[in-house]
Amino acid sequence: MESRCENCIIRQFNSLRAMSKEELKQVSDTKTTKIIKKGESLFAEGDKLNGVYCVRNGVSKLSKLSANGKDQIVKLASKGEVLGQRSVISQEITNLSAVAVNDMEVCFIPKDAITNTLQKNPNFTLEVLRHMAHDLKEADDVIVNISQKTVKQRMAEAFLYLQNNFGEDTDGFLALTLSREDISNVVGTATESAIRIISEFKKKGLIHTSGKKIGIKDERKLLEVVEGF
Amino acid sequence: MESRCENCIIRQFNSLRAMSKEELKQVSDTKTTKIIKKGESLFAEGDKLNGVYCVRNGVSKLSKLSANGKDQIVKLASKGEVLGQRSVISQEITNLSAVAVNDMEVCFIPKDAITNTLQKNPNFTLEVLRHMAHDLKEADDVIVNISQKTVKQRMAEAFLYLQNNFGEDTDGFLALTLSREDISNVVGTATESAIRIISEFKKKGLIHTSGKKIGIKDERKLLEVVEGF
DNA sequence: TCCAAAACCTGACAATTGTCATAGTATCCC
DNA sequence: GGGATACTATGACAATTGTCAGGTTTTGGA
Repeated sequence: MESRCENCIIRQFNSLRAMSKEELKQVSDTKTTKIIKKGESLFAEGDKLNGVYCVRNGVSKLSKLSANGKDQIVKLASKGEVLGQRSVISQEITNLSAVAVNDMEVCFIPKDAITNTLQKNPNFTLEVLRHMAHDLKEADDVIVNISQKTVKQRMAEAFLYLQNNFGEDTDGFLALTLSREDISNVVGTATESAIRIISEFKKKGLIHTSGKKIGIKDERKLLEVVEGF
Repeated sequence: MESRCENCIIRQFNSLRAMSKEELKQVSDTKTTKIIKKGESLFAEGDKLNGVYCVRNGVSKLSKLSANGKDQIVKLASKGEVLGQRSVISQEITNLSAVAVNDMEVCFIPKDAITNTLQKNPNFTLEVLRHMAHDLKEADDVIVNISQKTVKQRMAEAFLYLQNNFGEDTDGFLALTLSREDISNVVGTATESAIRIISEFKKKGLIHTSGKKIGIKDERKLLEVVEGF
């Protein structure tokens, strides 16, 4: 296992690449690597985070519990993403919980190394800022999608999103397999509705399934559904 | 009119307070003050922004057009808020449009003064980052609200939000008067639905109205509606 | 391997919400 | 001041979506 951040390829994908050699060395000296099994949680809503998590492998769902007891998945984070930044930056408890969707390998970086660099290295801070600006833009898009599109449109969009961001396996199924419940929590609908729409899409030849695996069969038609046809 | 940023009180409310005397001076030398009338726009979705807008007076709605032609209002920005930061930071076209809800006075700050400071003054960058972290957290809350609460709950929440953030006038009406359409675009519903719920709330004694003005009559009951009773 | 638990699926129904149509009311501009 | 225009309001209806209730299949652990 690569154990020094200086040599870690993952770093190229996130804001840590803007750190200097010295700073990276400090991070590497204080970080610890953890294995998180599918279903286990990295942190829960309301936790005070003492550092950030850098995802080396696997996928985590970031979700927020609503008053009626349903989770809303706000983001799916995979290789290269850094979790918990916001909480560390604003020094507040976290408003999201992070649970592993499949087995994960993450590095925990204590916050001191991060906050020190934030105060001293404008390049790093700016890099983090750019990432957050991007996240915020995406969040705006999600808001518009959820409020203006039908469940069917959002379901179609979700499948295309999963394809674009996580790819397909060799059998043509989406590489990231989510439970029906997780899918419904991404889309923001009842599990039964999600299942019903999956059945409908299957009947219409837009997708195919095998167990909980889902594959995209007709991307063009799926796009048409997103557009409202 | 206060014309030097160094003396501007508004600055205390936003990230500009982290600028040095020198940097502020540069900002002040390049900025221009504009009057934007109700209904006029600061910028539109897709515009390339050459600077940011600092709100001195009035309120602007930040919205995004959806495929079906409806606007979704993502944020209401008032005194002290800086608009267009995200676009300038990520050097992308803006994903939102900004329209004045009432008469506004804003300062336009060309981006050079901002980007220079971002690269040199970590305190400023960190301050901007903190603001953005906060916005992102709020956006997450909006996502959960929209997807998990009923329109009625969100309407009640919207009124309480308007009360908390913009206050009431001397007659007990919400200080920020929005059209029914704007309200529906904040909540993410059809205008008719919004109007119907306003009528219902009025009938039940939760609010009172006069023309397009709305006042909160029974905050406790309104809160109960939000909670789902 | 087998059993229990969890996940998936479907039907029936009700509640919520959007759409269309229509009418009253306020507002703005000439 | 008056007329056009935008905004507010309400009814009727249909579409969407959630809920409950029941089955079936899959999965994971003893």
